[in-house]
Order: sequence, then C-alpha cells, then structure tokens
Amino acid sequence: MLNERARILLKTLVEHYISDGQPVGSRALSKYSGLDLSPASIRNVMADLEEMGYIASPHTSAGRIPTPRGYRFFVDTLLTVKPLAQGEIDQLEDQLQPDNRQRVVSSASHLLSDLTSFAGVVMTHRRRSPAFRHIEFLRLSDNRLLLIIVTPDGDVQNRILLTDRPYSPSQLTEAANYLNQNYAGRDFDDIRRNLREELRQLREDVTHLMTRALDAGSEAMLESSDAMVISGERNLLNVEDLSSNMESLRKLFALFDQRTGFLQLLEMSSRAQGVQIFIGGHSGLVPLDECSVVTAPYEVDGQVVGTVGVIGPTRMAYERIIPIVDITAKLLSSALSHSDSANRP
Amino acid sequence: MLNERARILLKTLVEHYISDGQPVGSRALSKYSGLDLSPASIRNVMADLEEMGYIASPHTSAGRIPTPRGYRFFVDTLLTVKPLAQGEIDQLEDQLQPDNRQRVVSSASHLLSDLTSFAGVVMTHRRRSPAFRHIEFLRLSDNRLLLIIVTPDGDVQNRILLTDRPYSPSQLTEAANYLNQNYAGRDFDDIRRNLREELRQLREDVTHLMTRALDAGSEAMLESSDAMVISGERNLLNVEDLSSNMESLRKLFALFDQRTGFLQLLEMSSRAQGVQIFIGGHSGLVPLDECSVVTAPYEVDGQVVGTVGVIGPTRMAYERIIPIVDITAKLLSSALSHSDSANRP
DNA sequence: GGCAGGCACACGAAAAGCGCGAGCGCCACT
DNA sequence: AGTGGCGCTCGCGCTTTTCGTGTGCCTGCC
Repeated sequence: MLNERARILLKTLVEHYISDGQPVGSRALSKYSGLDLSPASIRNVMADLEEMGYIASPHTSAGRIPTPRGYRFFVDTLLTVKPLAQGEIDQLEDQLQPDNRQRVVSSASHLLSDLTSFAGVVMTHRRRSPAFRHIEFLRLSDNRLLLIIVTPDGDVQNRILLTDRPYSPSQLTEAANYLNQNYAGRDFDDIRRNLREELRQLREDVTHLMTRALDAGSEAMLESSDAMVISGERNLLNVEDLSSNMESLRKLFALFDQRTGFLQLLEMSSRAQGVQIFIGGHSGLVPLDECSVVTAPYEVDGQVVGTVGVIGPTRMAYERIIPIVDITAKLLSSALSHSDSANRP
Repeated sequence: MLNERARILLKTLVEHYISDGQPVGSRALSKYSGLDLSPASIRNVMADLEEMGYIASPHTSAGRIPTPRGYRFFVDTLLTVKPLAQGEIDQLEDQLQPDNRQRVVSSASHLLSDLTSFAGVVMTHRRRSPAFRHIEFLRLSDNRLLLIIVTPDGDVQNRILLTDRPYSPSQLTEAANYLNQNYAGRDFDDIRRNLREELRQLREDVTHLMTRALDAGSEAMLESSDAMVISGERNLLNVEDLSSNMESLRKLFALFDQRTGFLQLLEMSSRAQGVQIFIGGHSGLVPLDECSVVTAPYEVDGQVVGTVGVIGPTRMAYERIIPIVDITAKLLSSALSHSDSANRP
C-alpha cells in the first residue's frame, strides 16, 4: 500500500491535473502539496508511483499524469466530496416535480447535463412483468382504432390498430370493460392463456380484437422498456480532452447511437448501491480512455428501477459531479415514488 | 446570363468538387467536361465565372470551388435529379407504415438520416386550434390523477394531476363523460368560457377538476406542438467538411439544441411547395457556410402540417438527397393521412 | 477573333532543421 | 532520508526549404 506521503502527493497530482490538464512536474508538487519537500525528493516518490502504475509521463521530459488506475485509486480512497449547497438542492428539487414518467426522466437527464456541462443519461430498466392497469379503445375511422394502455406504474402507451372490419362503439366498450374488469394488473401471457379458454363466453369478433390489443400492448411495453434518454451530447464537443481528437469523439457518439454498450454499463450500475464511477480505459466497460461515467441507481418503492448518470471526460471534477448524480438519483426516486405509491393492495 | 459553354463547365466543376472535395483546376475540367477545349481556354471561362461570383479559389494557386451562389445556380438550373429506384421506394414505404404519429415521425427522421448519412429532421407544426377528441381520468392514488387526452388527430397526451382531495371513480367518470359529450372537438378557450357559465348545473368540485384538466390539457398541447425531431446528428461527425473545423461543428450542434433557428427555417419551407434547398452562407437562414438543408413539407388531408428535411454539408450529392427527401415527405403524408382520414363530419 | 502552347510566378502543404526549456535521473553531500 | 546540482533527453514551436499545382499572361496559329 501507499504511505501517507505518497497518498498526499498522488492526491495533489490528480487534483492539479484535473484542474489544469497539464502534466504535473515535481516542482509544482513541491510547491502545492503542502509537504515542504524539495522537488528532488518528490521525484523519488513519483518514480515509485510510476512503477506502481498510478501515474505515467506522456513523454520523457514532461510531468506525470494519472493513469486510469491512478484515477481509480483517487476516486476510491483519496477523494473528498463536498456536499451540494442546500440552495442547489432546492433548485434541483424545483425542476423535478412529480409528473408523468417520461417527462420526469427527461428533465432529470437535462438537469444532469446542464449542471455538469457534460452529457446526462437516464435509463429505465425493463419492467418485470408486462401488465396493464387500464386499457381503452377509441374509434378513429372504420378500420382504425386507437389503443391506449396505461401501465401499472402510470405510463401511457398508445398504438393504432388496423382492423379488417369496423367495430361499433359498444363493441369497443365491451372489449375494454371486459379486459379492465377481469385482467387489470395481470401478466399479459397469463391473460392470453386465460382468454383462449374463455373463448366460448364471448363473441368471436371481440375476442379477436382483444387478442390484437394484447399483442400490440406487449409489443409496446417491450419497446418502451429499457429505454434510455441521453441529453447534452453537444456539451461533450466543448470538452477539450474529447474534442481534440476526432477519433474518440466519433467512437463516443457511435456508442450513444448503439446504446447496447451503455445499457450494459447502466445495468451493472443498478446492481450496486449508491454512486458508482466507471473510469475509461480498455480494461473496463468504457472503451474510451478519455471518458468516464458516474452513475447512481434510482428506485421506486425500494425497488431499483433505473439508473441516472453523467458521461464526461476522465479528467472531470469528481468531487462536484458525484454529489450531483447522487442527489439527482434521490430526487428522481422521490418524484417517481409519489406518483406510484398508490394502488397497491 | 451564362452561355452554354459556361454552364457546362460550371456544372462539371460543381459535380467534380462535390465528389472529390478538392478544388478543381482547368486541366481537370478540360479532361472531364466533354468539351474538347484546352486548359488555357477553359481558364478564360473560369475567370469569367469567378468574376460573376459563381466560383472562387481558396488561394492563388489552387483550382476553383463553387461559392454559395454557385451552388444556388447549380441546384436551381443545372442539376439533373435521378429518380429513386422503385426498389428503394418500396423499402421506404415498408418502414413508414401507419402508426401513431410520434412513432411515424420518428421513423421518418431516422430513415432520412440513415439513407443520407447526414442528419434527418422532422418538424410538426403548431396545431391550429387546441381541442380534444376524447378525455379520460384515471385514479392513481388519493391525490393523484392520470389525465389522458386524445387530440383530434389521434395523438395521445398524458399528465399527472395532483389534487387537494380524493375523487371517487364515479366523480371522475362524470367529469370525463360530461366533457366528452359536450365539448369534444371544441376549442379549449371556448370550452372554458362555456364552462364558467354552466357552473350552476354542476357540482363545484367536479367543475374544479374539469378546469384543472383543461389547463393541463392546453399546456400539454402547447408543449407538444411545434415539436422537432432530429436524428443522426452523429453522422455529421463523419462528414469531412464539417468535422475538420471544430468551430462550425460546435455552432451546428448549438443550433440543434436551440431549435428556434431551425424551426424558423422549416416554417419557411412549409410555406412553399415541394423540395426546397437552403444553402449555407450568412446571407441565408443557414448560418454555417459548410452546411445546407434540403426540406419538403408534408401534409395531411391536403393541409401542410409539417416539414421533413436533411441537414448535411453544402457539398452533398443533391441529385440523390433531393428525391429522398421528396419521397419521404410524400410517404409520411400518406402514412399520416390514413390514420386521420375519418371522424370528420 | 477564338483557341492553344509555353513560361514565369505565387502560394500552400509538407518536410526538414533548430533552439528552447521543462523535467528527469543520478550522484554526491549533509 | 533528504537535498542541491548537473547533464541529458525529448517534445514543442519556430523558421526555412522544397515541391507541386494551377494560375495569368503573352504569343503564335488557324
């Protein structure tokens, strides 16, 4: 392990590098570490730190910069996060009023990107069991129906169904009522099975309609699950570390488009508790050296249902970003929990 | 005006520059124009073209490149668009099946960006009069209601309403029924005026609920109008002309974020008929020299309701992009018209 | 008069050369 | 163990050189 002196020097070095972006030399460390050591002595320590893989020099005669491993150690054991000012928290709370989920989630993402000047991301996980709370048909034209499905957590999905033949309003009401009364809250597959057995009791045409609705419904649920909202990608264009080499920028934006990579990352984050930090480098989940992700899971009724995060350069002010992500996750939890706290037996 | 020879040379020059990205010299023109003229003669014509502002040299000893004015003239009078292959049209049609509007619009935007490898954009205009076709309340908890509003064109909006006191299911049904039966299809402001007069006939609490619903509803309509979907921004990172100087990239992405600039542009496009091309340059609406926009309005029931477009480098293959935008607008029109053709008296 | 061939010139891009200075490693001394 | 000193390295930014391309213009030809 590292002795006290080495830790202090590493900490000062990382902090300096984060704020300057320039490799840090022994002279600078001697000046700012508060240790009252000469540059020469510090060089010895730095040589040790380099040997251990925490720092490296970009070239022979330059200062040292932290390696991914150095960052890792820094955020894990050296970093002192300063909590957000209450004023800032209030401001955040203001922006995250309860509303329907899409809107809250999208504000959260925007909030994160605005506050950090990096990219914000919010992912909502796959729902456990596809079910509906309420279903409704609305006639648009002879052969077009609007299907509205309210999910158990209050999300609204809608699809247009093309039908072979017109349905009368009363038929639509009948189908909707039947589904609502008998099957609200139950698993879609479950319903389909049951429905097949109850075929006889219902007119054939209505059953057909209901089956179509269930199919469209589960498809809609499937598509809307695992959704991911990314905002403020544009901020990353203003980040020196990223925009200086086009290649990594392209890679990064390609990642955003594919999504699968990030989904995996965020999925992982949601298995842990509290803020997690993924530091760039090919070893980990972030394929870009220059790029890190700070995440925190959020929950509804004690159940983790998603993850919020910030995507920025590895050289970011962690002590500021971490509390922002932390608080946002908590506020998002409470904004969503309110609107979901009822209707449980 | 330009004589035949000058036109041919300008056309060849622009075509060459578009495909190569290199300034075109007199020798190249002599080779590829099909005119059987020596470079020396061609230089004379080029000097004329330069004087007229159609072409310019980036520096003394380089070939010429088209100016914005040159591009303008090229697309307006020299360009020969080749229609899309039927196969491609079919493929497009496949991807633009009728569905709910948000989904169709978003597919259209993605389609445009995928096909062109630039950015696709679809804008839906402000609805003319805010009204609803159907409204519904759903109780989520004691003091939380889910408000669902179906707009006249089949869009579904939803909001969560926080109430001071619980409403019973029958009260909710009463309020919804009342609104649906008396006010479906009517203007929100209209309804509010009427409602005030009819206060006496209804219980006070229910009226309050209805007013809240109308407020939330018109707010939702307002926010959802003038929506703009941009996809494939990331493609623009791969465009040499744009990614070579960071500054314009940043400006471009800032434009995307602000939106107002583009809204104005697309608004303008919708006033004209058919494909329109906005060529970069500070004179016009596109503030970036390197960037052009190809747009076409789309309609529902003969009424222009939005605009589709492609945002790419000025140096783009217009003869290919133009038909793509054109067809997409038409297909989008028909995909939306179907789902909207009914329920008119 | 329109067109082509030839020549000198201009200018940018890429390559080569050069000096500076930061920072290091090592060593000897305290 | 800690420090001061010294020589060395190597990247950065600067200027200089070279090279190639394409132009403009002049002249001669049909």
